[in-house]
Amino acid sequence: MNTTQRVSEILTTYGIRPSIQRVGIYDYLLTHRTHPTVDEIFSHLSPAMPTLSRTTIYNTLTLFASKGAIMVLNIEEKSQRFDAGIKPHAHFLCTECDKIFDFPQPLVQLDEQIMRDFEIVETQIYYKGICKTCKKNHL
Amino acid sequence: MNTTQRVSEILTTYGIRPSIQRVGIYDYLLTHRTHPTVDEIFSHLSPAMPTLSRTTIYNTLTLFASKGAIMVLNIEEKSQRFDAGIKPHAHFLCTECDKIFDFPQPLVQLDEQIMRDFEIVETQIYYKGICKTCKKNHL
DNA sequence: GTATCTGCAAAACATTTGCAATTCT
DNA sequence: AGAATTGCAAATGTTTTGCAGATAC
Repeated sequence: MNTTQRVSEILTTYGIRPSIQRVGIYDYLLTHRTHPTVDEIFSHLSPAMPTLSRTTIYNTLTLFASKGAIMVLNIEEKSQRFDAGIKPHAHFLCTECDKIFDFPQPLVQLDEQIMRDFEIVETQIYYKGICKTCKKNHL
Repeated sequence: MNTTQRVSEILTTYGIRPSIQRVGIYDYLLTHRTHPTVDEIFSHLSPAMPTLSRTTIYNTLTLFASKGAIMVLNIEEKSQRFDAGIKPHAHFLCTECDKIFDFPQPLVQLDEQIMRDFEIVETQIYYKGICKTCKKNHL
């Protein structure tokens, strides 16, 4: 089974019809786990799909998110980032080199009363600081 | 001691010179714990300070954040929100009414090795879901 | 009097919207 | 054909920038 077929099946699982663009975008997210911005996705896919537009990428990502196929990250002020997540994980943003790292999702225990009052759909944990490499370069 | 003096002292503690605008903005953040956007701050302070500009609010908030006097929230996609935080706390965004609630900061325990490799300056925890009031209105 | 701070106007971006053309079934 | 999807061009909204005038030390 080739890549396109495999990605198509995943999208179908989420109730998303697999168009060429959707498969391309989802495949990109799966193979480039760099939490790309819309622009990065556009720049990488554009050469192979010359007619692809930013609008379609926005449409597609909004659709993916609404179906739960991807996670939208707001760790960075300027623009949203996207993650075709397997299992939930936390994110670390290095304020020096702007790279985003995946961290294991720590267990967070909420108050019983809050759990009763609020229906929690999603939990995002963002760390900010200096990454290993940038720490070294400071020395 | 009046409010202006008290706020001025706090700003001085952070190494920020207390101008009229800065004191006004910081005081607003302290007394309105609504995680306001730049626009909300502007709308509320503008009548009392007619010459105040959005640019100054941006400048000021950037300065505050760099000195650690406030926290920048990116829980909402559209615009940044600000918090003159006393102690660290988590945030809950109701996707129904768009209100933001303060939650107690749960203890998150990170892997020893990660703690050694990364210098973590800030931890933000965002919950999204349906708040108490909106849950009731669904029934 | 020099450095800092403010604020206008314009620019820069990211994202959304309206709509016509295209594609799929 | 009819519904869903794509993508151009224009609009919107937030944040940034350049710079001149005002303020503080």
